[in-house]
Amino acid sequence: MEKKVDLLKQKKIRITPQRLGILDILEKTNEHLTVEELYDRMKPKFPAISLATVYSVLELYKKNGIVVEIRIMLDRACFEIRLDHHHHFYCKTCGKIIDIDLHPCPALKKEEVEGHTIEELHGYFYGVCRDCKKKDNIL
Amino acid sequence: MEKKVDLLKQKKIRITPQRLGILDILEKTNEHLTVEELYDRMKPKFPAISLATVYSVLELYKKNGIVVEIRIMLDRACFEIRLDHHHHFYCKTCGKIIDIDLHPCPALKKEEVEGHTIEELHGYFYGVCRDCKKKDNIL
DNA sequence: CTCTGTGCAAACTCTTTGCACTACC
DNA sequence: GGTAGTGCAAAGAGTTTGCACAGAG
Repeated sequence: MEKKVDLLKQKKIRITPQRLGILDILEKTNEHLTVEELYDRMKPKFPAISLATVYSVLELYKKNGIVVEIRIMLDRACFEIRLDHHHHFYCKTCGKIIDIDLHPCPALKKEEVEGHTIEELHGYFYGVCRDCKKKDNIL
Repeated sequence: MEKKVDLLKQKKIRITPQRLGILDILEKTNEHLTVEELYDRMKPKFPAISLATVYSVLELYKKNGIVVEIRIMLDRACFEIRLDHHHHFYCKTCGKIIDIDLHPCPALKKEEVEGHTIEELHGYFYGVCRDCKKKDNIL
């Protein structure tokens, strides 16, 4: 927990229990959580927390590069801790979001393309995941 | 115009003036139009058209692979005619959306990654475009 | 003690839906 | 003429905002 406090202090972010709680949930999962999911997971420890707080903390974390907003679902945002850069796959059958590493693609690591400066890149893949393909064959 | 009619017939899509009108606008621009923008551009020829119609036609075209929905702006969709596959750059300074070809990246053309079948891929780049960089230097 | 963060509710925006009327085929 | 598409208005969902109170430094 001390580590999280240090991270926030370093970014000059005021420490609050809610902020630590959200950071904690995001650090301990490898899922990509929607705002609503984060809200639900906060409720046990913070029964009075409001959605607005979750939105506000995520916005703050996004600005400070602590989390990444993923927009692979067309109708809502989800979030993950910013770790090494990777892309995302959305299975249209089960709705799962799966991390995709693309080491074989150096072009995606460039900081410039056709004269434009790239600060951020999201690769969103859509299709049917490994597991669902198996299930389809059985049925 | 005959060409558009044939395209729709081939896809077994019933022809209406509104559908031809939307197709026409999309074919004649190289911009990425939001639903609202399409709606506004339809109004001169179709003063009574409703947003719901624009949404419905775009949904139909999307399902039939005639248009591509671009979700590079976080708060709204925009659309383009489906031509050769490419990616998109969003300039956070001027808000322009710019097409990005990525020939040098064969990995992005694969139909399978880590066992998952890819049906669609969107590469969304965010940063500052060529033109805005120039302007920044002048000011 | 001051200033920022939180919780609550209302507002906002984009998108979807239901229904009667229209118009393709 | 029958079925599918359109226009309209209302509903829905996610997100943002304004404000009073609470709490961190």
